Amino acid sequence: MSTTAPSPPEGGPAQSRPVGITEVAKHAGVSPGTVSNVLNRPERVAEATRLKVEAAIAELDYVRNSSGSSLRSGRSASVGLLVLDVTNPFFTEVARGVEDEAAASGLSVVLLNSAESRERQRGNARLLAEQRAAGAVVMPVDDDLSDLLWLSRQGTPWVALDRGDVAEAVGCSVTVDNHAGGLAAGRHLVGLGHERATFLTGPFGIEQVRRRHQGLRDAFTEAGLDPDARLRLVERPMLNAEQGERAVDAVLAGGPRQRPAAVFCANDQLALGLMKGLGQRGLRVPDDISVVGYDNVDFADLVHPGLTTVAQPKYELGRAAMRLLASELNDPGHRHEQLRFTPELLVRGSTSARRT
Amino acid sequence: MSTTAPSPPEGGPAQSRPVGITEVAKHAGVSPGTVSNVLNRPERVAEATRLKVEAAIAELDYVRNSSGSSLRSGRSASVGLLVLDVTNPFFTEVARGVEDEAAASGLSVVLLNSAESRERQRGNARLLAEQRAAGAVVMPVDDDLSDLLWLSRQGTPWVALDRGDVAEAVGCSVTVDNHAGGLAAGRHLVGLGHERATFLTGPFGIEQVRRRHQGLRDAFTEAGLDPDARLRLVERPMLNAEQGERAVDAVLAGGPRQRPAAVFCANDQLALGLMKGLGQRGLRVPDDISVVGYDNVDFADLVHPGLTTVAQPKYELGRAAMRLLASELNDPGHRHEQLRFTPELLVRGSTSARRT
DNA sequence: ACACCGTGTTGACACGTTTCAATCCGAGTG
DNA sequence: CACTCGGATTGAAACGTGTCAACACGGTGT
Repeated sequence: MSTTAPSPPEGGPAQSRPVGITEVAKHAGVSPGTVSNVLNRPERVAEATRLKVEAAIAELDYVRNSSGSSLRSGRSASVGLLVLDVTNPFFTEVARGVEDEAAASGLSVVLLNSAESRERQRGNARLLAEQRAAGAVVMPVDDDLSDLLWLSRQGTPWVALDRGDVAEAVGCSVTVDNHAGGLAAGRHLVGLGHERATFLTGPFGIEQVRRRHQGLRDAFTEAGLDPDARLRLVERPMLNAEQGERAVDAVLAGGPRQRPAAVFCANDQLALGLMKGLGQRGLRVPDDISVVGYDNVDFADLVHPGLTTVAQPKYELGRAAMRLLASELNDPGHRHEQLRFTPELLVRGSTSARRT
Repeated sequence: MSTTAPSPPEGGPAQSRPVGITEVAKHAGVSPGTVSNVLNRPERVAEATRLKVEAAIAELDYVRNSSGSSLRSGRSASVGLLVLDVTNPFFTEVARGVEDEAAASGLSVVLLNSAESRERQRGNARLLAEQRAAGAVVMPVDDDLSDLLWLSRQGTPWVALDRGDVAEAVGCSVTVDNHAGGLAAGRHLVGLGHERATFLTGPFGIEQVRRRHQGLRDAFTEAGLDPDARLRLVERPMLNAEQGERAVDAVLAGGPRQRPAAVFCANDQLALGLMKGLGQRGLRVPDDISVVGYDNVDFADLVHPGLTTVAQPKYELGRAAMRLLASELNDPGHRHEQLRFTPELLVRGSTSARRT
């Protein structure tokens, strides 16, 4: 890394002072109020004057000052997107959905990262309140919603993403049916003849993974297999690839005879890490062990074999959340709504029938 | 996907009207100006009064209104982050760096997605101007900087990320030496005994990939190998995995005898897609073909074999850019600076010596 | 006693916009 | 022609903050 420091003379002359609505009004021979109307309710102003004003705007190169307008109106035109972890590819797809839908409503998106920390979540809530944000799409960091409820009281409504269970009583929410996902994965494995399996998970405190686990259990029960006897649980402190790789010992514990024939992972990253670890041990997927993931991240079908996984409609999740928020902001007769998507099992190469 | 619509009565009573600085002042028995000083320049106010004011703030649950302050001061406390594609994992790491550093300077980050479209870039620039953003970190969509220069003239400075070449004369920039990356990859391949190779790339209009290509060529030249005779170029319309997979025919064109022994991809996604395609053709990496990627996305070491790739310090890139911006905003004696990072080759399993 | 100093504090004003009651105007009606 | 009506426009009053010249005050040196 190196540095050079030639600083050419400033390019353009710094514009003396940005022109405001009043100046435009003067230039067009109308009152400031009319200019405001042209900007916000063009239908209420006569065509002729509208054209005059628009000409003046173009000529003076006027650009609206949103601070002024939010100050006066009490609300800004931006919404917060509070994510758990910017890095996670799951969230980036969601962000794209939120972004697109917000743009369609003329709102801009402020990205805030909780980094899985309640402290940061609190700080970000405060920030949104200070900005008088119109609303927010939030993935709550845990079950303690006090900071977010405070945000609501400050007049900034939010819709919960992926945590509908905990936020149902509060406002809108968008969730994916985690139990159904686990159930689908479990039925798939049972259908392939696997009679015992391991659930590889991150922190069990996370509600989503508990539901996926329950789904898996129910699939076994429904097939007449006792989940307590047939299922094993391996818990790791985080839901990432490194932890998946490190989990390989725990998964294989008990020697070859005890080795599970199938592993359902709470997360694609865990699954991919695990597959890497298995490969290093000389075990083959799916011949020796079947692996199922969750999320369908972009890379899930780039590994060999492709990862069988439970796909979530990430982009649609983001869109739906933002749409709900927009409705809450614009529609006076809005009623809170709980939207629930159903995930879909994608069968690829990482699962196969039990060897006979 | 299903919907339920039970809307419980509103949780908390909507606070009548947010309390302002004047109300705090009244409550503390001081003037509004003093409250403002407590908030912004605490050192200029006597300890006793400061405590009084802070008590009033706490008691009234006052939360600052940033619209008011930006209006008055002419600048807001948020910076834009204009990325090419929110989905790309490269950018998300950068975003994390920008976020962290911005938080340290008390700035909040507005995420805007150009989606590789000049139109959207223009719209986003306009948005930033309207918000009187303090500054921005920008990955320009192409060589036409007119919209961004307009933004500068509006008083919003920006630092260029990954496009220093084109923005050098304009302001600060942070880049990675793409030529050095291509050179390192090329030397690695030559060192393994490969005497011919293919460069698999996205749109050649992108400056970064041209430099990587040139680096590769120079590595061959430097080894006494004529690049024109030894290198082949396969160009695809986008830099993603799907295109990599589809490129496999073009890469293998000419039959087994013409098949390249090594492929250098402009991008990890291309590389991973290509590896998938090669696998489907029954070709083995690295035994039949060596593959090198670029970026070192998180998944690069989860495939089998691990992808040899040129790593960029993504997080640091973001931090550096934001740090430069912060300096430009705070330091009156700021001089524009061009920061250049050097990438690093990570050798994993996808490359091996030429079969003898 | 007086001028002088520095530290704290004050008040009023300006920032750019939206809103809303009031006003204006021209066309239609009796 | 007088009158009404409705659409188009106006003008002034906020919104909450930062700034800055002015001021109060207790202490110091002459």
